[in-house]
Amino acid sequence: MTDRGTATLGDLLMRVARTLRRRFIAALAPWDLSPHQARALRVVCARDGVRLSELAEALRIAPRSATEVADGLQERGLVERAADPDDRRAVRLTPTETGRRVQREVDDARAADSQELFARLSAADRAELERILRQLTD
Amino acid sequence: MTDRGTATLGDLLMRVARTLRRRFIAALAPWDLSPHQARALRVVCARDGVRLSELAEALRIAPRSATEVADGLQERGLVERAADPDDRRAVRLTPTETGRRVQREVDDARAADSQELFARLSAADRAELERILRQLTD
DNA sequence: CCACACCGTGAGGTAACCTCAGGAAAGCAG
DNA sequence: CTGCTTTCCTGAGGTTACCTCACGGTGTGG
Repeated sequence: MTDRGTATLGDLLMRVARTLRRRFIAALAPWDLSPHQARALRVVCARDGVRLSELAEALRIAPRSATEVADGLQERGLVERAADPDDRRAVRLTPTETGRRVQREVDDARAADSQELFARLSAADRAELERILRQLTD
Repeated sequence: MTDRGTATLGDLLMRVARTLRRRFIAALAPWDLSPHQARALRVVCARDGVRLSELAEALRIAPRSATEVADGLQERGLVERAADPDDRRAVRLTPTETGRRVQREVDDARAADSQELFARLSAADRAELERILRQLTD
């Protein structure tokens, strides 16, 4: 029998991630945003004036898909498209006032929810978890 | 400013999960299986003769969706549908010979891949991670 | 100045979910 | 036994979040 130890570790992690994702979706419901839109909004707020291609890269999706995410956010009045004067091929995204506010609210709601889930861990375990997970991200 | 500590913890976890998922998909490519199909196959092999409704519950998807997963596995000749003699409404799933073999191979490939990712952690950290994650699953 | 690469997007496709409706079977009350 | 209700699976049809391919507008190196 092969060692299943690490496979189980992966399973465990995926399982927790799944829970997290579900909770995230629920927490996001009041704003009618998908997790991906929330992530995108966050990127746009963080890097004001991102190109669509940069957004795609940040979200690790195909450029074409970034167009759709941007469409969604624009429809909801959270971001605006603007032509880049220096490169007229490019489209730059900036958050609207509403966009910034929503981003803040979502961030808070998310933090609260996340806190609720991770609350069952001791402070020491939380720190430990963070330290370990950080080793797994490049 | 609100406490973003736990939100970041969630982010971190999701990020690692994403990496894991990508690697999983890549590792599964030789068998032309999606992660979900692999999971389903595993369930069918573990609990021989599961009902579709039980499979749905195990995968945490709607019963209707279990039908589709079963379709996919059956098309590939990995599982078989059989009528339950005791309850003729029910459909029971059993793995074929190929199904069992593929399940074993996939499991091995997955363990190898998972091991590769988690190899950068010390044995102590792996144990620690498992202990902590286990607290987060009910 | 021109071939070539890059930018965003229309068109069209896929996978994995969902809800709703319905037939067949089981369980139960009277 | 006769209905009523529930459970099991699945057909039909929708949504979401991705994808590739092709294209027209734009910058750039030789």
